[in-house]
Amino acid sequence: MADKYTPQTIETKWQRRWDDDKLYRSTVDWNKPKHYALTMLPYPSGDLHIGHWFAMTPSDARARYMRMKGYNVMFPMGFDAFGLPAENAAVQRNIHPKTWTYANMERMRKQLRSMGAMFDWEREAVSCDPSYYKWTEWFFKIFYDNDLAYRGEALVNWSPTLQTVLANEQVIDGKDERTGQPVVQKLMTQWFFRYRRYADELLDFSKMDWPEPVKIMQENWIGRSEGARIIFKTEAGDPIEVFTTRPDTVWGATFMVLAPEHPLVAKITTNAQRKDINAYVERVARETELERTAEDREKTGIFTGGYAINPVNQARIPIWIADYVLISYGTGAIMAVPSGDQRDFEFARKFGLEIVPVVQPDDQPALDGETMEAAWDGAGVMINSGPLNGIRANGEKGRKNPSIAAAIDHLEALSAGKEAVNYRLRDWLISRQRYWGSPIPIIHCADGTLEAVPDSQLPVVLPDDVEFMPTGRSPLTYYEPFLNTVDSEGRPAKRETDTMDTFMCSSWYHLRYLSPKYDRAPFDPEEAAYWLPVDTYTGGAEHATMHLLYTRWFNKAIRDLEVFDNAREIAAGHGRAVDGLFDEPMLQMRNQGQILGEERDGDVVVASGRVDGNKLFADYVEVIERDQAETIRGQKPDAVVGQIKKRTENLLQIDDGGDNLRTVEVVAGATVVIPSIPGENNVNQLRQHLDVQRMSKSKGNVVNPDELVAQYGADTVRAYLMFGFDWSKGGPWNSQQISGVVRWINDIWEICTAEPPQGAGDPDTERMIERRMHQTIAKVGEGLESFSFNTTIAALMAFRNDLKAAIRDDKLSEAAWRDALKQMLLLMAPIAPHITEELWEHLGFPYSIHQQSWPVYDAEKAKSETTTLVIMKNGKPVGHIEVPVDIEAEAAQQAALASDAAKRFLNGGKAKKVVFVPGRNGMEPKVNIVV
RNA sequence: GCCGGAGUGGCGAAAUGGCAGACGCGAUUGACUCAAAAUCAAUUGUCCGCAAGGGCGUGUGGGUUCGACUCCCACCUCCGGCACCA
Repeated sequence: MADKYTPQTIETKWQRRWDDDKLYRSTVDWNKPKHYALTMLPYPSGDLHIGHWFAMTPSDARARYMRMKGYNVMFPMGFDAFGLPAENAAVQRNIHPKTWTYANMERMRKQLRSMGAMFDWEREAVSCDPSYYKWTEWFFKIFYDNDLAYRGEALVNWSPTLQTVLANEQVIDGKDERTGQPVVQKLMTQWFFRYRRYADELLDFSKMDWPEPVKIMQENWIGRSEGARIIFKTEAGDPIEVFTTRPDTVWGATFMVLAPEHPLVAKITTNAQRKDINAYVERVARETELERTAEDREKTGIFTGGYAINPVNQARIPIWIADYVLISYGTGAIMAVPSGDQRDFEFARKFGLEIVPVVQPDDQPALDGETMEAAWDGAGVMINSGPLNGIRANGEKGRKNPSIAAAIDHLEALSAGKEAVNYRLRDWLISRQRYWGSPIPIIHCADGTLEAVPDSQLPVVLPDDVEFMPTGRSPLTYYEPFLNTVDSEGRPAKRETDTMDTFMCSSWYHLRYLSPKYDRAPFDPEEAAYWLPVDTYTGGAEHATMHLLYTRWFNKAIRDLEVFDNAREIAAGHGRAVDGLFDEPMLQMRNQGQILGEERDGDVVVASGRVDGNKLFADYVEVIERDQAETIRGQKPDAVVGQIKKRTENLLQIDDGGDNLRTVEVVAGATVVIPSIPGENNVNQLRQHLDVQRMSKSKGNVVNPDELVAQYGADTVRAYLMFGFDWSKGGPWNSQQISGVVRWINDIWEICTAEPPQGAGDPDTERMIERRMHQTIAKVGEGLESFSFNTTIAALMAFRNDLKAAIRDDKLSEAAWRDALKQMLLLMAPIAPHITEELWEHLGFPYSIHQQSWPVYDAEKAKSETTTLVIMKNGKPVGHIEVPVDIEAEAAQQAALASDAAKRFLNGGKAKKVVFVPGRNGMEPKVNIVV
């Protein structure tokens, strides 16, 4: 008997060997077809969790498979290292974001190595490294120089208490999560990219093999609509532009609604209405966009006192403001046609505004604005619409609808409007009022003009020696050495203190991987010419409309700025077809689901200390039994007692039984008592409540892959993640079900390390094993290609079962045994890279298994001679008979009708119909007898 | 609310419109053992039946089809996203 299976020693041994031999170093080789496999890079939150393994190891298995199929495969890894959590650590634990981030990356690199993935670490890219963000800044500059970057106004979450901008995540129920103080929406001048300029090209998915839902979501996100822009005028003559998809209904526009933030609101508002208007504007500033646009909500609004003139019929119509009109969509103003739009209808009914029907639906009594019960946006004939009367509204969009075409022509003749396309998509707001992000290389000169930092001075480096204020305000705004600079003339000037959205960094990381140390351009064109575009991209579907759309925009923008031109020329020189080669960054995209954990209650605690406003600064926190909460609450009225619903660093949100959660900040040096955890306790050991827990960086994670690897080995963890879930779906973690995979891996070890069989072998069994072998080759290959990892492993397990039985019964010769093991190890190599390498060596095959070719499927060998014919009665199986595989319809039908099963239910009677279904793709043939 | 997705045994799941539950977990029985674990052998959707056999079954209700987990319509529940978490 050979050695016991000890994954811990085997795995580190081979990882070191592969490293030493640079087995996964991917270099340009024009003699081989390339495959760029990419999986979304992690945020360095501190610890790799099982979700990272779930995302990365199946992708690795597939990349390894492609390699064995003969491709030159590049599979890089890096870190998306800028972002909010690092600043939270700085504010709450007084650790510099850089220190925190780099320490986390160091730990995560080790953990990533334990996966045994084929990452090429020489290609590692780290977005917070100056050598990386130099080029992020450079990209900003070329956008700026080419009118793709501009300054505009946008709403931010503003905490008047902290005088700081907050992330959406930091706002809970309209309040700042740290202080519990209200947050308002405030307009601020910020940087944008012209995202919308590419809206139409982004709607073209023809060059991409992406999941249908992702494409649909992107299409809806972009939200292209055809219609017209129409200019209304106030009585004072100020123009109010609106966009509408139904310009034909303009005769029914009986009032206008402006977004409360619309610049004309102050001017239009009459003195009598001013007080109400101001109060309403203030109220709306506290609402989120989601709340404002929820269609099930009771409409609210206020009359400004002002009137506009309808350009087609000169009607004097009141101007209102309402929260359901957003300043960020369209023009921030609408013409309200209550007879044709349900939201406008509800608004008009609620506030007693006039309703004029303009489209008369067919076969219905004449509409009356006084009595109609809902808006009509369907087909019909135009009425009450001057020159449009009698024209058909056919329900189509844009000019395909005669009434819309007529309306556009009429408006254009009047110079009151123009045909137009509108997008729901907004330009990309890239400004963040934060420290830990890529600086924006812009200088504000004393005279108010802007200058880009010269290329020679890039990157603008984030200063290290800054202090973080507890407000969370970016130190860049008050750190003088950074702030003060000079312009190109040497005059004193100020640096831009906004940094860039981290989506900017992650929009081009796949390019930095090409040549992370290259310093003459963002990437080496020689590498790009060979490797681009990404062939297979894997990641979560939660990125469907943001990251995945930003990265497409980025790619198209830099393509048009000639960033790929050198690479294109080199590629053409090597005979690659370069037409449209750089139009899309990722050709194939597949989503994996998320690994969830079981629902878990948070600790119930008693927290006491100093109360400040709604917030408790606790210097003492003790975990108590759930049933004690009520009693202790009575005894200690000043303390906060309840379950921890959320914890971010040292900030707790506690459910104390009241209507709102209580915020508790555990001060530095506080005493934390957790009876179930011996020794001294700290705030990080407090457990928060987790609803069918989603494992993400912002939450504590119960499943630690390191422990699993220590217990079972990386190969088993990899295989379990591939076997136990539908990869596209994910699901809750289950620690029990891993044992099936443990048994499988152990079986493989025992089969391969056993003494070879001595017998002569049984030809029938050997033929059966050969057949199953080839069926398995087909299934494993198909499974890996289609990301059906669970069926891949199921096929390998089934083969193991056959093989075990044949060995047990001593039906295999040594040659047949050896061939079966060889093929099986090759098929398993992408999934379990370490054990297969070890057993490959043990069986005397040459190093490395990962440099071997994929077994070749032979359809003839996979075929069997007979098959089961399924006999069905009205579509339900009632019996089986053995028939030759290639049986024809006639013979099958006769055999079926003659079978015992058919005789039983036919009773000598006649079948109404007999349907033959030939056996395809390994499925049995069927005969359906209809009676 | 809007957009997208998912609902199948006790559990994870499988199934180009063609035998629903492959492959596993768990459970039950047996073998080995003083015993347990491990391992091996067998059973395992559910109901009726001694059995042969039959009825019912893929969230709910309808429809298309010789045949529906799969396609269509309506609904329910859960998950992801909604532009400053990444």
